Amino acid sequence: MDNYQRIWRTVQVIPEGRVASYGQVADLAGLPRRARLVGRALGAVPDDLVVPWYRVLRSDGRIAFPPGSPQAERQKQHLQEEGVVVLNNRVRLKEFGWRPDLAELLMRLEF
DNA sequence: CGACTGACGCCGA
DNA sequence: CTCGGCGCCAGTC
Repeated sequence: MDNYQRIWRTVQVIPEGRVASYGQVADLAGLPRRARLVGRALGAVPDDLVVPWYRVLRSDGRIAFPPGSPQAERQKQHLQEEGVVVLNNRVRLKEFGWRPDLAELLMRLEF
């Protein structure tokens, strides 16, 4: 299977109302040290595929796009729509960070 | 083929 | 907390 597909499918496992970092997604997708690839993959999601790209943030909880940019605003809106609090272009990972359960990963990450 | 470019991450100042 | 610098890696030119 293609790396992008592994990434997209991994992001689809992130629960509503929770967020994960690019590096975390890369690791879960079996692609350590490929955080940048995750960003690239999320920017190339096919129109017919539903992927909650907005649930992926930088490792410090900040939105990867420049504050105030159309993209950042769009991401913030999506997050807030599902209850994730965004302040100053950032989310508190201690509060909304996703800590995946091993059993759930094994069940839902069939590559 | 080498240079450049990021939806990244980590560390030190 | 913010920068700057550097390592990383796939894609592009």
